Amino acid sequence: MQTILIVEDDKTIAESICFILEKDSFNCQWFDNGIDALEYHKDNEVDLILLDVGLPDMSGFDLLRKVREKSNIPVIIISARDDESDQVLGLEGLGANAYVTKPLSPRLVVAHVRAQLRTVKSEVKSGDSKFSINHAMQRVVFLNQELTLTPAEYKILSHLVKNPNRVHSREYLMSIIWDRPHGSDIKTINTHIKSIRKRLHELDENNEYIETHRGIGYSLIE
Amino acid sequence: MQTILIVEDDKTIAESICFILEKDSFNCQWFDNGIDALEYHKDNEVDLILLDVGLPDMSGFDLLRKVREKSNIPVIIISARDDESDQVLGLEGLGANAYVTKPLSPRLVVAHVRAQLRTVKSEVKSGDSKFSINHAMQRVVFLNQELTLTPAEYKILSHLVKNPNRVHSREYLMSIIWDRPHGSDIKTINTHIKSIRKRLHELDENNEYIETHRGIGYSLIE
DNA sequence: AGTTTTGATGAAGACTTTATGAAGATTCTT
DNA sequence: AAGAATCTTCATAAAGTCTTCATCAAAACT
Repeated sequence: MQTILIVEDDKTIAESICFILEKDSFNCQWFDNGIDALEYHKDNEVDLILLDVGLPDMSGFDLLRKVREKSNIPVIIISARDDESDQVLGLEGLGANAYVTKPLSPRLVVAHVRAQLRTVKSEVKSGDSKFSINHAMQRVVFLNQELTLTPAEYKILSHLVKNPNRVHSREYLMSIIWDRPHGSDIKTINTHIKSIRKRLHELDENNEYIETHRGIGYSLIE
Repeated sequence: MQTILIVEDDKTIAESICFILEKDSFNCQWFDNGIDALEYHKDNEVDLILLDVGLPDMSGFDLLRKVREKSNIPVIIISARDDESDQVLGLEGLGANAYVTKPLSPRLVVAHVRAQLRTVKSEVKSGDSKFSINHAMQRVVFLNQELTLTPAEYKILSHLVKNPNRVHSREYLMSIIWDRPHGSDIKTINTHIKSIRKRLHELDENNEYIETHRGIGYSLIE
């Protein structure tokens, strides 16, 4: 059964959405704040997040940013505001998958949920990779062994593992390490890559999984 | 390069969306009616459809239904009506992937397009040409093999591939290599072309894809 | 045909980008 | 506050790339 995490401070809305979702045989986890939701997401398997961006404790965008640090699951933003720049930020900047504005009916929300899950299901699964991610432990598993990584290394490598076979610019990889703009030297990334490569070499002498793309950045080859 | 099919009878809207999409290096095909769009989709590789449901000849929903008979590509519905039951029908009943309502800015549309395509694998093969561009890896694919190119070579060859069968002056090709004016010898381009040809010859001994146009520049023959 | 112009080629050197190791700065823990 | 771990910066080495140059080949022109 698929689990939907719903983050919504309006109890009435949350309950009616959950009601419909559960009738549709989804498992529905409701949280009225971002902190608890984030906690739950860390330790449990979640298939989709329904996220109200008008939360009291923590802006929904911040939550989304935190979630995106380690996961690519579909996120649907629910917003009371029809503000376009918010939509662009959510979709483009933070990687939400859809954006719906209130007022909305539970039925419509469920339609969006199913639409999103449909695309994810049709996505090609990369099964034979030598890498996998141990989400709960914040570790990357390489050749069935858990790599011990520093936080920055984990953020970079897990992102590369989740998006293999494509080049990621140094700028982008930097943005993954920090939540907010940080005036550091872009070459810092070289050093992180160096130490990641070193750790991989400890487990597999002759590997060259991380490829350098001169003038651009790095990619992970499967 | 990914192709976006846009079905929209308002020329102004269509043009501004295409403009932004093409700047984002998407290939954009615009049709002002469903019949032609369907025809194009039948015979060509399309990566995403932007569909206005207020078309004159044929309801957008009908078009979507026809497309869904044989394809699962992402479809984003654009609608003037904020009618919820339409949304549910589009998303749930017919399998659209997202639903945006007018008024909308091109920028927002592009954000939705990218959000949808993010989940889909980026590599696209163009049917009849021996070349295609792997944008994610900054590589040109030639006869199903990825060419390893230097940055300058990639810039030149990918431009030639995107605009085949036309002559590109040396001056123009130079301007592609550098962001800003650069006082280099125009003959430098000859050397780059030479090394590109050499790489192509490694994969296909008797090819002459890049043609010299004396006194002007070069072109790529399909 | 001979001359001139333009492009091809291979190789050398200048230049740019990345790798590396180590030191200093910062953050986190205890 | 001390110690450990981590992150960033720096200097230098190494690798890769770009441009130029000299020479040869091909095409155009007289």
